[in-house]
Amino acid sequence: MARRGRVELRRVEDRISRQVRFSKRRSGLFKKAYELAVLCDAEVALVVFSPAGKLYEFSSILSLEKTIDRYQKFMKEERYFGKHDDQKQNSEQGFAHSEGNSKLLEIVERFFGTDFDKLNMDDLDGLENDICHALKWIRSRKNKLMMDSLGNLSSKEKSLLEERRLLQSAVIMQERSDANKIADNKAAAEAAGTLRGITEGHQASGRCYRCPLLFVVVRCGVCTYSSASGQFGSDAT
Amino acid sequence: MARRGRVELRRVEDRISRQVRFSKRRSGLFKKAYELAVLCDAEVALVVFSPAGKLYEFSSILSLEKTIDRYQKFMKEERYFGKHDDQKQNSEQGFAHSEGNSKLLEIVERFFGTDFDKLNMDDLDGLENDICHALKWIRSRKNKLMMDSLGNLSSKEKSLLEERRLLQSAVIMQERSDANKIADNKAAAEAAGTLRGITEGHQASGRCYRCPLLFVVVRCGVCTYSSASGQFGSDAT
DNA sequence: AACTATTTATAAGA
DNA sequence: TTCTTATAAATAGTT
Repeated sequence: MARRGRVELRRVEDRISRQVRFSKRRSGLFKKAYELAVLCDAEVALVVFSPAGKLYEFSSILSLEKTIDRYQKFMKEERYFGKHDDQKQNSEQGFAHSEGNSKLLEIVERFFGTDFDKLNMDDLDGLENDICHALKWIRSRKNKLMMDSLGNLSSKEKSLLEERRLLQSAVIMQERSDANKIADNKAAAEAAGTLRGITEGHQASGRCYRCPLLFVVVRCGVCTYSSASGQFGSDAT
Repeated sequence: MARRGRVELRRVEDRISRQVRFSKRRSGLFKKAYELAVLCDAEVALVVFSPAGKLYEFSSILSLEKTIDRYQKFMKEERYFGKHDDQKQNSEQGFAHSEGNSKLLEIVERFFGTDFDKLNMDDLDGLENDICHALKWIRSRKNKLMMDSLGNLSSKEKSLLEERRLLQSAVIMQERSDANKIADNKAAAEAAGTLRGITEGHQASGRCYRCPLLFVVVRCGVCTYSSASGQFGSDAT
């Protein structure tokens, strides 16, 4: 007939339960917003989209748009004067972006609702898999964006010229490596067989611990090249 | 020492008391907003101006502006099509990520509050960086777990051996297999040093696109071995 | 900022 | 959805 413990701060998985909670907590939140506005004479604007995409809004003044305008004007000035209230951003937004640490780790940590230290092997395997997928996706997406940017260079402003130059050199390098890739493919097959031409900083070998095959890995210490996908990547094994 | 009655819903006249209340209730409101977003998977944007004109904001996604945009788009459509058409919203939001995509992409997408397709180069660069960090972290964590369970296994093995000795059973076989293990290790080390015996399924080569060095990668299609770390990993570049 | 007597919010069940 | 109720959470007034 009542709750049995403190509420865990993570996404409610059951759809019905989530809907009910949303309904209850939404009304609670709106009530609190109203009270803050009345008691403390504050200007409050609150916009909530339900997971189903339904809009709920609250404004302590006649028009929510007015508060939005005020907000945007405020932000523009803040940018102009270079003001930054870090305390506000970090502690109240709840999504602290500590420079040194990875945002992603925080996000996923919140998703799992626990410290990374407590994840088990299965969690980690799944995560590694997801992350590899994401990395592939991001890199192909970056590549497409680079190409698109090249296509639009003629219409870009002076301030983008430097960026254009960088993109062009990046693309040239990419094309060169693509050409090399094709040219090297045959040689590669041979090299794989004979392992000739290994330069300093490119070596390693061992025995596969999952299958009975011998194998050899030689890498440059900076990059990894996968023959299966034909793509380069940063060396992050 | 405590409140003596229910709170009257009207402006607090005392300036100091009002400031204190504002501070307390504001943090309470922001906490509730955050909880609603996390628990119920809602998109929440909250803007508060204190009576002194100071801005406080909360957004469940990266940019509050994104939620404002969504709000304004919603209002524009509402003016055209009438109020609160749930079906319209569903198709608009369209959780486009079907089975093929990873959980991670959905998480980060929710965090950014937009489709990946709309992320710009900076977003993608940051994300790639984060993801590389995360990958490194996950792999070192996996390695530690493996080492730990190895340690566990070996201590279990020890106690089993002790039991066997007490039972006066096949100690000799165990010792022989231990001896074999050691012998295999030496053989493997030799093979690694000479790079002999590459079998089918272990090949690839190319040129580093970031540095002028030649490099060769040979892998078994199942595993990756890094000479730098001396560690095995799954083959997922 | 910390404390605590109370009020208020709300999770789960009906 | 709405009501009930046990319990968690927020907070007004105080130190």
